[in-house]
Amino acid sequence: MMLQEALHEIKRGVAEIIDIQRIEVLLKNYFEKGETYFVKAGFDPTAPDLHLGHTVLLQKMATLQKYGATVQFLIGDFTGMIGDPTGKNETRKKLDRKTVLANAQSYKEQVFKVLDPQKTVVMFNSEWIEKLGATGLVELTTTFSVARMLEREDFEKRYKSQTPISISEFLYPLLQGYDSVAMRCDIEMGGTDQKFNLLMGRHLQRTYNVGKEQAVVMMPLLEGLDGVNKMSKSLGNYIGVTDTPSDMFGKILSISDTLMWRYFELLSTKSLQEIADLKTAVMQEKIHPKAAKEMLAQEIVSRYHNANDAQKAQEEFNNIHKNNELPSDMPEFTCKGSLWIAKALVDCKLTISTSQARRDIQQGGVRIDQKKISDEQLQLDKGEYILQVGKRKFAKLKVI
RNA sequence: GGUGAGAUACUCAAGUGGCCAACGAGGGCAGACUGUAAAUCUGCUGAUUUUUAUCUUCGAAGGUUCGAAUCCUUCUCUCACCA
Repeated sequence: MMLQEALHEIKRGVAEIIDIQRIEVLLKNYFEKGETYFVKAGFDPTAPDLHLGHTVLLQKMATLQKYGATVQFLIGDFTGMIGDPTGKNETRKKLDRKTVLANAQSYKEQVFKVLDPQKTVVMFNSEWIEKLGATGLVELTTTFSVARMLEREDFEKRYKSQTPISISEFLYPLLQGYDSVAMRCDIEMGGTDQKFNLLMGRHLQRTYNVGKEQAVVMMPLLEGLDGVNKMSKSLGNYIGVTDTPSDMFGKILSISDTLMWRYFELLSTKSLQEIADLKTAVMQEKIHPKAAKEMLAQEIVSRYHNANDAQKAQEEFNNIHKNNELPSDMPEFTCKGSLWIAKALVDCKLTISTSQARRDIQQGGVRIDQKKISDEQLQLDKGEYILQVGKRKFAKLKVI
């Protein structure tokens, strides 16, 4: 009974599970004998700036922790050198120990907002990959053929479209798979784009006679704010878990109505039934879509900050966008002497260049103290000004 | 190793001696309409207070020319075919 419940909860929202029977066995052992099992999830060693896309995975891991799992939080400090070819990264420099440890620390701070620290171990793959040596590496490469490697979707695509593939990139899936051997994990988690890599873990656990083959749980990729591409830092379409409550709230409110349901499904802890009911209510126009979005935003902001902050963020948001008031908190700048408006906008980081500033002014996108301006030659005298570009960029400038 | 093709702005992609800061599309930014939604419409999209101007940019470095993204040389990288 408990087992069925657990399974049900685990299956929610996942894109695909490989070897569900194995998960059933693990759960059964946990319920009957209290045995734990290991769930691996790999992360890049670079700038630990987790966003909601990552938390889809983390939330699922947290669920597994609830049912006995020990999460092996793997920091790919070695594989990070190669860079997952799933993106188009080039070979990167290996980070020094100090940076890696600092990043790991920062990861923890973010990750433990979702994961249970008591049931999490942090690992680094340089530990065993460096021991592998050239011999071990060559051995590893003999377990897989180029033809099979090229089956991987993105390799195939690049091969066909004649974009370069470096041999080192072939190493990435192999080494990542080898991690599963070294870690002896029971389940590996990842996004659907990682399928090939995840299966590699199974393949290698088999060839290296680990005595077990990991089950694989794949989570769907969360779309970014644009609703098209997957959420990623480099595309700038992300909501970071360390974003301020106002930012987080604003970003969630800016997603499209269609995308909102996707976020509900993957990020909310509401039951699927509740979400379906909400959706119906919106479709029947009993609830305004914006109100539904606010509920979502409330839930998420509360999770990474707290309910109080979430409430304040919402009030603030409505003040700005509904009542046309100014944000209570905006970046402040000071400068000396009278100053050209375009320059001021650049100094306050509201635009990237004076040329851009001129364009913004010409198009009526710039306000000073809430009044639209049109004179791009304007000089600011001594005093305090509230500068605004577009709908959401504000700054306070003091000219002395 | 040989032969051929190619490298243009965030991406794709035109341009093969001056009209090129470089067509077009996507993306992005701003405006209108809204709910900071979607859809739609409009403008902008290298930099610089010389703004009907100046400077930097078409893989890199040289060269030819009054003038080069465009022609020549070398180099770097990529792809294809052959070995």
